[in-house]
Amino acid sequence: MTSAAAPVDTALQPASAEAAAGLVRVALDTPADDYFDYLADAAVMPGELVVVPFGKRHVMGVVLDRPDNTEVPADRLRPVTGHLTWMPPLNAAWIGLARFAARYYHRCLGEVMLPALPPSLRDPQTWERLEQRARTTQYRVRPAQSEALLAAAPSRARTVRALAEALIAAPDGLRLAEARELCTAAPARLAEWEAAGCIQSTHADRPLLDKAPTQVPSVAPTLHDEQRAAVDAITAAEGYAAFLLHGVTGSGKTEVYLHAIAARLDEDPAAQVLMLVPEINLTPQLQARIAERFPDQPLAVLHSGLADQERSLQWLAAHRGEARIVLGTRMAVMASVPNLKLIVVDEEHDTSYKQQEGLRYSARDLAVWRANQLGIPVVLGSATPSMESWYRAEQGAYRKLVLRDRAQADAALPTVRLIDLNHERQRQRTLYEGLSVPLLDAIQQRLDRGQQSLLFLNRRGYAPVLACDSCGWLSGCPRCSAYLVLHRPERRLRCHHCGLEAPVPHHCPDCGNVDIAPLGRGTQRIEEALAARFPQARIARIDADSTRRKGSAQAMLDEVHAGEVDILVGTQMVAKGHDFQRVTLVGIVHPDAAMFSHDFRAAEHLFASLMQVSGRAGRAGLGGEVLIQTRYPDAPALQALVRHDYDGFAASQLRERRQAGLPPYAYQVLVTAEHAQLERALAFLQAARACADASPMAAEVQLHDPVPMSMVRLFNKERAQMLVEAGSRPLLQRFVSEWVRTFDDAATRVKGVRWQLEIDPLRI
DNA sequence: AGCACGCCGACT
DNA sequence: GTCGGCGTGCTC
Repeated sequence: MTSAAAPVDTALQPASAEAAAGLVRVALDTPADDYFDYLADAAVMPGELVVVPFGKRHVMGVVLDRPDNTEVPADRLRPVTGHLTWMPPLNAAWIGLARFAARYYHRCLGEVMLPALPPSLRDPQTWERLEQRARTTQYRVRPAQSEALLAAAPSRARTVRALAEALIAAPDGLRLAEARELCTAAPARLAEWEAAGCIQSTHADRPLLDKAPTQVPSVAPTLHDEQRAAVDAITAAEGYAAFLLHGVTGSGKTEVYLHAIAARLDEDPAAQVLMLVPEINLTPQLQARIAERFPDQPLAVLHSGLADQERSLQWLAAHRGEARIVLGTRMAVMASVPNLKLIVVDEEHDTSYKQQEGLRYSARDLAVWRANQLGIPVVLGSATPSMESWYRAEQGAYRKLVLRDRAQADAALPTVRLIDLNHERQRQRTLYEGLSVPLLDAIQQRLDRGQQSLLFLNRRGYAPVLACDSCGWLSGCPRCSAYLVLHRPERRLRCHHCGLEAPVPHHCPDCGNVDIAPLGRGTQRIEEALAARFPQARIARIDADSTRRKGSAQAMLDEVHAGEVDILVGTQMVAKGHDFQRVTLVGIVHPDAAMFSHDFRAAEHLFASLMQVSGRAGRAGLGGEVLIQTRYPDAPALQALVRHDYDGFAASQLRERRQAGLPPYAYQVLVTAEHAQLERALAFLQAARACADASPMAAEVQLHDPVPMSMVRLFNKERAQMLVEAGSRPLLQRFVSEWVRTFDDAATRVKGVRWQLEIDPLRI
């Protein structure tokens, strides 16, 4: 959003107030209201982008409607000052999607719509630059108008004259960029001459997507029976249908997606499909695979890693219908895809589908709503579906498609074994830097065989905390209720929550003792330990620290694939999507932290992440083994993992959830409040709660007590939360809609508190 | 959310 | 005597 002076340029057609045939209703990015009414001429249509005066500023908005009348007094109506004319309007379905999201997440319409647009469209100052990339405009002299044109271009204005002469000399016309080179005032002059009838302009959309280099498609892998059945079911769907594709890693879910996509694209020459993936890192390889499979189908990619202009062009390609396949991260769920005929959500259980700031939407849930709205199929795929989706499938709301076998005939599921650390201790076998004898032996075995090992530890840095032996000091973050993590190679302490950095102290800041030591282990320390233990091994560490430089992640992965690495140590980053053919051992160093979490989804998330990383083992026919070190070998998630029993685990989780009245059997809204003082945040929530108690619906929802958040202090703010639950989603929605309106009262009584609503919170 | 207006403390 | 703190109120 810019606050520039009324931008009027060639890209903007000035809307004249006199021609004010009527009113437009415009959504703006403000929490003040859903829409604001303005005056505009008849050319301004619903779904178009406009610039309007708003208070002292000029802001961009989306036209929702052309109302016949308004409540706003005539003397307060102001005219639209700019209008983007060259882009097709956003269609009613897209506006409907935004309306739904706004209502469901309790935000104003413009707060949903405008952030969903790509950066260069959101800022009118970049409209012209974008137009130049997106279209060609040719200006040419109208027949028998050369004299009139020269008369309009006095010879004393040299550049203007040169422009006129160039127009006359170029029978095929002049592009805007060429015109600008001759005369900086070209846009204004050209508009003037066109209005006078001397010249005419023609516009054409420029293709936005590079044609993928035609590659020889690799042999079309034949589908096994279960894959075939899944593809057939999706292809046969008419109208809305939601599928839950449940298949272990390596069972060939991607092949199912690609075949279903191919079928959709074949049956309708204008059809578009949308495929969502959880993370940016996963797009390049999938992009390559799609480009190879569909060499003739334009593919647009949407994620936050793209530069502004590029992202806008990719978005436009989807919006214009040029892109037939749209691949992206969660933000892509809000893309305008007018001929959308199929949506795929890969790894639907992944928590990155939930936006954690701003509008806290779930891309997966919006994808399902969007499919329903458009009457098209949606495929949710996962090896470990979320309890929400699994439950819906059990209920029959989603249709379950199962892939039991691994696609590669010789790739069996890996053997999963638990290493009971209690038992190891009883046998008086001490750990070597957190690594047990059986795990070290297994690694040695792989080294002997020339195979690869992957060690998974979801904790980056060297050690999670630095401690003083004599006084008990711990390296706490001054701004957060968290410890500063030791990063030894960089010789820094870092807070993983607020980003604070500090040098490593030489002695205890409290008592001066020089014996301060790292406590616990992160990936850096494991890497170091392995290097000491296996000096001949080639070791690589892949985590957010080692891959900070652009492209370094891919470079390291390439080394692994090329067999130049013997032992790979990594965090969650290595768990997803990578098909490491030579990895035959996966070691899970320390899954136990998750066992103490108070989050009711902790077990579900642990199971999913261990299942995912386990799936990295034995993808080729070499056999695979997963070793999990634990002090809690009886934990249900670990036991289920040993048996490869997602179904049983899910059933037991759902039983517990039902008994406890938790999602998916209940619906939740979390209110969070922050203030420098915890009491203030809690007081706000108490006040909000008092408002709620007055509501006639209060009896049907359950309001929990306001409590400090589990990480109470973040970035010098104290945080508190209050959970609201109900057995029915519509009921909870209605209650919250009414309730939030009273929040302003509560907010004014407890001033300085910032609060937020989180619908369907993932972590509590 | 921005951005104004408006009324009380420490500085040229 | 002003610069500037952020409380309050409005944006079609």
